[in-house]
Amino acid sequence: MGLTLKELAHTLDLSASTVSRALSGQPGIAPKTVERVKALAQELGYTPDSRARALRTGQGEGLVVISLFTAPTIYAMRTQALLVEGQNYFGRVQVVTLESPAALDLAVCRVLGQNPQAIVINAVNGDLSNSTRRELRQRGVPIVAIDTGIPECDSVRIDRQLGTYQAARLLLLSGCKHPVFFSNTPLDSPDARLRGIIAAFQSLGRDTRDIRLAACQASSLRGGYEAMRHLMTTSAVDGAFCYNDEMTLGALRALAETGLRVPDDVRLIGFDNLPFTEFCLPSLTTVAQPVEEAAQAAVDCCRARLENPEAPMGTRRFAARLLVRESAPLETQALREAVFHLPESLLSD
Amino acid sequence: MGLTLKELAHTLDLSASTVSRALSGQPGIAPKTVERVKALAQELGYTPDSRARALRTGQGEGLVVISLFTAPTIYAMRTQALLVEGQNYFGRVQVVTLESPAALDLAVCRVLGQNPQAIVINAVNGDLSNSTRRELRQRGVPIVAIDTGIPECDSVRIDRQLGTYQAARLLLLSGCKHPVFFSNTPLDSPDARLRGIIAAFQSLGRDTRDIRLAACQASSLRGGYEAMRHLMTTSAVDGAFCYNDEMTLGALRALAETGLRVPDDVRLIGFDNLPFTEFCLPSLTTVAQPVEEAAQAAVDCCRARLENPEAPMGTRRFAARLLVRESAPLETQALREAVFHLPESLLSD
DNA sequence: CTGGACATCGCAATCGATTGCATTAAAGTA
DNA sequence: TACTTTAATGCAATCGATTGCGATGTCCAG
Repeated sequence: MGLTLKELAHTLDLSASTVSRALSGQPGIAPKTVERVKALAQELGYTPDSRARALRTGQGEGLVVISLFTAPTIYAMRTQALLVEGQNYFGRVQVVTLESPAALDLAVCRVLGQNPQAIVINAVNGDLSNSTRRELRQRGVPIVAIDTGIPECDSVRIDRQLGTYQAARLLLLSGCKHPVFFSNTPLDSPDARLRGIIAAFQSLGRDTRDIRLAACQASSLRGGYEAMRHLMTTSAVDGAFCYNDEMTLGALRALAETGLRVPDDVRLIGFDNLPFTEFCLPSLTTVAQPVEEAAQAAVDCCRARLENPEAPMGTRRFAARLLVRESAPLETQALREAVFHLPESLLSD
Repeated sequence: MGLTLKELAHTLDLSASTVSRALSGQPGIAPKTVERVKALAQELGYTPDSRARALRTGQGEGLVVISLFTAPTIYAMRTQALLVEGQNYFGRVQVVTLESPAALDLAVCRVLGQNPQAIVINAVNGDLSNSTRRELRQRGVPIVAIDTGIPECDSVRIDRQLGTYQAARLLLLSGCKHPVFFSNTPLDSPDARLRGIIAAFQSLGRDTRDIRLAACQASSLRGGYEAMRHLMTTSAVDGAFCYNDEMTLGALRALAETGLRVPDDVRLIGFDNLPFTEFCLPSLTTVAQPVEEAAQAAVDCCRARLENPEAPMGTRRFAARLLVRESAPLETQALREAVFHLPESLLSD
């Protein structure tokens, strides 16, 4: 074990209380003593035991981020942003990675035993059991879900509908006859991307039954690659919108291997604005989500609830927005205006 | 605050000690009592306070990973791998991100107050002060440096020399007259990549003064892009080896914008084997480092030192190996054999 | 009926830091 | 000089869980 306060005090021929007060800068200690204490503490490299301090003061142990750490890189990017923000505000961040969303409730339960100051759940879908919820309330631990829906929790949501709407309009207005949506989520799920696509079709008077969906095995580079290869064996493709940038790059490669050119033959749009998309060949038109802002909001949400535990649950929303690059360009100003034209209905949601 | 042991005991009309023993399965408690205790604990959702427990038992608080979370994605990938491995063995992982290597000593010092079971330093170059070292010894906290050199510490090293040697040979044997090494590290630093390149030049009887270096502003996509653009204004390029894959993709784009083809006009090799490299156009020949293995080794290194604190400091090495893809292909079997020919001198280091 | 063996359980100290209150010493005032 | 005020420090309780040891009760054998 390390040096304890008592030992330090004994060496100085003082009591532990005096040393404690001297180190924490409390008034009522002789300046000379404070100096003497600080000097020896520095020299001996005394570091207070945070467990004991936390136990006594009742303060928690910082922020815990529970995250799904699988393929989509954007999850990791959000976790990283949460790490930075969380360190700023809570000083200390623990990351818990889950293999499967099913483990969420158990993980929260275990984490609660560590008396964290707050919990942020990143991209893990799932619900919490009643006993876990009760314990959260009892301990007054705020829990914020970022980019995922957990009932009865504060949440930070990234609104994908508008960005997707614009992306789909871009494809349609560029002349794509059969834009395809690549996804590995169940197609009957209330996916915001899908809603955006539907809205885009409707806004242009197109039959929504023309929306074509390509199911991917995984939301990864390979998943996109293989889905596109498979799709090309069955039908002609002139435009595609993918669930994320990894799949988009995979699809891009599949197209190139078949000799199809992007954007001349096929327009391609991704999602997430991962760093590599700007330097791909061609660079990827994609829908950017504000990662840092969302992380800041999540941490701020924790702070707000700690200050006012009784406030009603809230949701902070951030819009993902279309970033036009080479893989699906905007050739004319007229086209640009048409793509970014916003219907009232979408603005309210 | 949550439910405490004492409260639970009072509800059961028992003493805290009995409840504690019942829950931890110690002998000497009536089976009926154990059952009653466990039932109520379950129902009320009792979770022991890990701070108090850790304080009493003297056990630490899991693993702390200190990492530089800046541009190169490979850092984040290693952190992720450490997270998974650390959770497996220590149950609990805290991540501390540093803005600058200069903050390392202070960060370790702060972390020590949390009595962690072990510390892993990921990719942060720097040294520790004597007082910090003393405290590490006093507390018996193992500290392992992964992919970075900290004097007098266990370490896990990724040997880049062999992979780089092979990469440079591939460029030279493919007929590159002026291979360029893109890097943003000081050129006089004892960089393993540079040593590998020098060895490759020597192995083929080439004058090492022909080694050309391109200094990059940053080891990022844009850094590589701009360095390549700048290089092309001053001289002809027919082959390049970049410090990491991000820079390589940036350089690739710069080449393409100028109309140069890869690999026909320019051979390009990256480093890290980031996921996107496999699906780029062309896919990137790169040097892959074993991320998961290194993370496993780091955690195992902590375990070993906890078991045997007196063992001499050790270094576990993992070799990065060349992965040939399209951006610098191996056209013939003879070429393949020549590239992968290993000199004795390199095998020993 | 009594003593011992054994099964159960509670008391109290402990981990290390913090903090309200009491205590002592020093300084100031009449 | 005596008494009050103020500054500086120490004592002891506390946070919540754990654990050695002692206390109580039960049961069976002698």
